[in-house]
Amino acid sequence: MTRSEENYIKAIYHLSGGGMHSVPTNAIAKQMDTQPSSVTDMIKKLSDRKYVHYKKYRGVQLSEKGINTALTIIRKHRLWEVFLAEKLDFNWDEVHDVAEQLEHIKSEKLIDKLDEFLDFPKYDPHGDPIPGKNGELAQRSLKLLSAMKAEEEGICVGVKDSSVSFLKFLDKHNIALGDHIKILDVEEFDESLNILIESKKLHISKRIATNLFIKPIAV
Amino acid sequence: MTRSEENYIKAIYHLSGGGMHSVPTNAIAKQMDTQPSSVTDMIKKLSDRKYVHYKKYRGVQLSEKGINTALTIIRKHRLWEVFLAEKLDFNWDEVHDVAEQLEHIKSEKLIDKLDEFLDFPKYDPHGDPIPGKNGELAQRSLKLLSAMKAEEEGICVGVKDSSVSFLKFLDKHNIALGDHIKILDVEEFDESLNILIESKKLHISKRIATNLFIKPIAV
DNA sequence: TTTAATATTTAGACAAATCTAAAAATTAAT
DNA sequence: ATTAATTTTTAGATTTGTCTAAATATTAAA
Repeated sequence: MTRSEENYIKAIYHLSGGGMHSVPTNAIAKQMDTQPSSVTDMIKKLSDRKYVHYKKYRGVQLSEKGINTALTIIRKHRLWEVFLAEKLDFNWDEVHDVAEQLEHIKSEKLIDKLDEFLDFPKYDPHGDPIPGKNGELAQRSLKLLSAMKAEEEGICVGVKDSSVSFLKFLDKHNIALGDHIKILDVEEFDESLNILIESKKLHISKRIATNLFIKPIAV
Repeated sequence: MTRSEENYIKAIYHLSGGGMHSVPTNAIAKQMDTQPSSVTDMIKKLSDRKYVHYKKYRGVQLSEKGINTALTIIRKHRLWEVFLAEKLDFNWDEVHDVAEQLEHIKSEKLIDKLDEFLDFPKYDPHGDPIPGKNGELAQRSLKLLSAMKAEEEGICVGVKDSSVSFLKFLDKHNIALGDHIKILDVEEFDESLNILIESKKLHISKRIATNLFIKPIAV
């Protein structure tokens, strides 16, 4: 597998909801910031090599083999993210770009040892589940912060919008993965929230709340 | 810098004794297992970009810029080797190939953080010095084991021959970096050695002894 | 110092991954 | 059901890094 092939597989995986449905050529081009014609070329190659099912003009869908390939790349990506955040003190918004490179390193032993070194983490720093060695994905039983009601509590475990600007915003306001959150009340007219985050009061817009995943704690 | 350019720079650095003297095209081709014509092509490019000084038919020499580039690549390579050996329990003979990939990851922050995480090591698992952030190289005041006399003692800090087969041999006989070594006596007729390694007796051929670097301890 | 052997470069080709522009197919709109 | 708009594919070109085969320069040998 070349680096480019891996990137296409990964993009298709994400765009297809984990390989569930098929994906149009243009969507891939937009996601990868490349030309549709380039996508067509690569799709043909991936199809020849049985990573995807492809019928001209009908979009492309990952095969079993393609899904497994995607999962090992994502496993690598997310394990490296944990390493960067946890061992090297990278911020949320800094891990992605470097992990994007590290995910292409080829060594099964490396990734297994890294997994062990990190103590077999189940989630990456954005709260996304890390596929296991055999592709099994932990399910998240999460709520969006915006879906919670006054008095409820939980742990901040992930973001929906993982854009750099959003992650920077969180860093700035000292909202971090693992933080304890308690909803004080919800403003009726704009659905903004007053919360306690690590026992500190904070006012949060609806916009922000719809992008933070919380693992609820029974109170 | 592309990956390929980096590999050429590194090869030239090693073949030229750290950029001291100039290197013939064929030597590079042999080292990199490629064709001389490919080397010529790449040399021209590196010359255009001021990494090397080049006169047709006269070989190639690293420029100041080239040497600095080589040192940062080697710094990355050796830091990753320390990480693999020390944190992920890789053996001596396994670190090289993976480090060969990791050395091309582009992130200054990553390598500085890694350096810190590893507690600023001065030598890699083969005993080779790790260039500092500004390219300074620690000097080794080392002897070959074969150059030592009866009763002398030291710490095993490196190998001269870093072929996989030699490293495997060392692993098999439980000779590791950091091991304490004491020379008991030297056989006159074949220059083989009887040594204590971590207080365990071992008989070693001259061939082996000429490939192990020892940091002598005053007795 | 001329010739033979070796080292190096040039010229031309190729595969991978991309691009632009034009053609063809599909979908949406009237 | 045509037509218009959009999506997708084809055709042909480009860049990077490589190769083979032939030409040229350098070095070693007679």
